[in-house]
Amino acid sequence: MRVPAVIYADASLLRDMDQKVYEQITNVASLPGIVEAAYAMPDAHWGYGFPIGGVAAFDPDQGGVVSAGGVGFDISCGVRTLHTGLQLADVRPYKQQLADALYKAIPAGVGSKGRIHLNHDLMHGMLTGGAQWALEQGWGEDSDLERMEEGGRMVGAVASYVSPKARERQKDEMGTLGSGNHYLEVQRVAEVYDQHVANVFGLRVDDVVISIHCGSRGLGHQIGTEFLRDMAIAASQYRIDLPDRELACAPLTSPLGKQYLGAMRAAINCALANRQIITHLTRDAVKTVFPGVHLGLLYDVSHNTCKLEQHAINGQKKALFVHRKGATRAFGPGHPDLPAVFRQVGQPMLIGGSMGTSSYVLCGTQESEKRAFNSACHGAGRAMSRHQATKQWQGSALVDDLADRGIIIRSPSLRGVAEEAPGAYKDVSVVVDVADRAGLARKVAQLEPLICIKG
DNA sequence: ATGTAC
Repeated sequence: MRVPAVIYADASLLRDMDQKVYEQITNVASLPGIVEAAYAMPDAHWGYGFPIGGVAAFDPDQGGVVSAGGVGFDISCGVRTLHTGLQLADVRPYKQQLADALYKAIPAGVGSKGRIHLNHDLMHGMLTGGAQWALEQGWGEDSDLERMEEGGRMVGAVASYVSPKARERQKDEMGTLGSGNHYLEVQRVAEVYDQHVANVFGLRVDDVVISIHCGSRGLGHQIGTEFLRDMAIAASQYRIDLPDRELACAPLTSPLGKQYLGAMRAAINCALANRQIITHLTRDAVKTVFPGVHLGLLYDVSHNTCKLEQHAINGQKKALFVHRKGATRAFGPGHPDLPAVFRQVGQPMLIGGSMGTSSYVLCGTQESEKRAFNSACHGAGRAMSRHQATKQWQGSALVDDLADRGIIIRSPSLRGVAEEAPGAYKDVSVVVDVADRAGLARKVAQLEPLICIKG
């Protein structure tokens, strides 16, 4: 190991944590050019190479690397939350109607396709323009952009590094949710922990919000697949001794490293555009039930990225490439990259729970910088495999149980629902409490699900 | 996460 490995957890999370997390975070700590420490967030679980819930920063001047497995297959998977201006009492009588409208409007499930088809020029615009491009196409409002990381457009995206196959897989998938843990949820604010910050974020108890969790679909997956292969082949050429083949990586200064960064940034734009188009579809769908309602964006976060950021190392600012795989950026108050509306209080962080359980809104703190390069958890984190979950739960029974609790589930796949059983996840409340107590982030509000459109 | 295998 070149640096220590640090796991943020309490006794209960540590006891249940997959032993693979210890092994994987230790392996990450041995990669070339890693700085300070390799970190595992409280929701960490076994992933490909890096644990999901892993954070690691690399210095390009010390032989630092970029790893496709350190970002994950679903590049720039993330969450955005929209205000509705509605209260629980407004929505309650129309829940079925709203669920129907949303399920009809937003394609969900494995291989889901949308009504948008990208030709070569549109694909290029999307890969380089992100949510800004989506706005230019008419899918959104100007005011949306400042409420996204990178202002809705990741600079440094290089469309020519995105393969024809990756483009082919994506051309009919814009504005679709996908499968797995992706969802669109109508939620109510159940509790506020920090009144001042909640006011700035526009959240009051019983306000209804809509959260969208999805990523870069087939495109990100294809880019991840191709570069993992190429990085594994190139590792010996770069004389990198890998403790695990899945940690395939390339020096940040190498041609392959730069190609991956260019393609990954294009995938970040794809995810931003995708969530933007789904936002537009959501606005239209909600209007069919609540004609006068306007959905304003609270914020959009990515939790699978590698970003170039300035961080203090031994009192000196350094430009580092921070991998966050299943980890949410947590910029604190005063950070220059935050829009004016959040600069006093810190970045909103949207933490999706498991199906049928709470989600949380957190915010970045000054302390976050000293803990894990301004990072915290991204969700509940799996506690068992998908296969194990399907053996233990039936999708139809879960849908019925949740309906009894007033939560409407709409999904094209009952097996998908079983894989996402709440019991297959850690307790998200424990995860965010640990994040709060460890100083990774601060709790702002708790959200409870009313309707879940599940991929 | 994923055209759940190429």
